[in-house]
Amino acid sequence: MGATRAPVDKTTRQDLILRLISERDLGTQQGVAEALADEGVEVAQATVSRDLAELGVLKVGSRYLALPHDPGSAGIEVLPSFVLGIVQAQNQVVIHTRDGTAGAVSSVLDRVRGLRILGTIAGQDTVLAIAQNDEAAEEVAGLIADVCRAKTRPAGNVE
Amino acid sequence: MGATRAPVDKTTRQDLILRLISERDLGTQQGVAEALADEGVEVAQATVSRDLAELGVLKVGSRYLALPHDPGSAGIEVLPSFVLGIVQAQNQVVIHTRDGTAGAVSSVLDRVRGLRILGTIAGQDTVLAIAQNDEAAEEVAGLIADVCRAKTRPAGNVE
DNA sequence: GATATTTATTCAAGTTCTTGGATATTTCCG
DNA sequence: CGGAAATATCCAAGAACTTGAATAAATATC
Repeated sequence: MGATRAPVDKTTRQDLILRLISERDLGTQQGVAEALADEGVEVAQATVSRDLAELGVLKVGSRYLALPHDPGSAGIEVLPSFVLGIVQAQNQVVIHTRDGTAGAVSSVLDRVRGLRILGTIAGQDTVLAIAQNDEAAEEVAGLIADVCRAKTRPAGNVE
Repeated sequence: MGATRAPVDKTTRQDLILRLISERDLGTQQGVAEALADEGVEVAQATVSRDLAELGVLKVGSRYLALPHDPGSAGIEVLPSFVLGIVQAQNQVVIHTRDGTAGAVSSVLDRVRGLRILGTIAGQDTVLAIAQNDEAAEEVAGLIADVCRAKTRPAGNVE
């Protein structure tokens, strides 16, 4: 009877957080906590803070961005130092990078969750990202610009 | 003071176990415990038992075999049902498999630790494994044969 | 620069994890 | 079949982890 409230362990909750922040447009830990509550998982803001830190989620402008944790690859934090310019045309985004870094940049883009990117192609100093549609491309371009402008402030210190 | 005995957490110890059983030729949990002790890590046999189970280490004949835990891929337990024949020539091993399963078999071989395999090539029903040298090839061939003969008894039940 | 908002940290309690010793169970071999 | 060897499991104690409430610190806004 009543609501079904499974205990939900930490890992499950963190996976859910990743999904939520890529689906909805969440910008505060309180908002994340509420979104979790919608899904039947109730936690305090303190817990969300720790979760975001552990997940390596970034906050760009007023939006959380999840980059799957992959210690072996470059993270989104390299973008500011690699990206030289961004141009959007229809559903495409052309990113000019420092020579030799296009591959790393495209790899990062491929791995950011929640971006509707169909695929990327990297040359030596240029990345072409094909988005789902014009709007998605706009979002991608704006996002990269934001990341490069804002000094990519991490959402957590982690231990 | 005296010997430097870092506490060593479970993960570190298990990584060490994987390394030890692929380097040395260990066949009993007591032996593993002693090898660990050599490296300055002292644990009881009970702990080794649990570690091997968690790591998914197999015992083939009188030797432990480590297959990196990868829930997304086939495990060594598929070999008996896929492998039809094994032939060794010099530093090469040719494995005949059921049609369509050569890729899975080669993937498994690529992931078994401690085998001195330089690389594998898979067709539709044939895998060619190139070993470091003749002796290594012999070992590989013998191992596969063992795995297929012995009904691949897992070294642990896990939780 | 003062206040409001957002995020991080401290503290304490409850829970889970980890591990060795002892012992049961299984496997091996003659 | 009957030990002996090897492995798994039970139990208890201690360590480590998880989390919310409270609060501090940082950031944003006017």
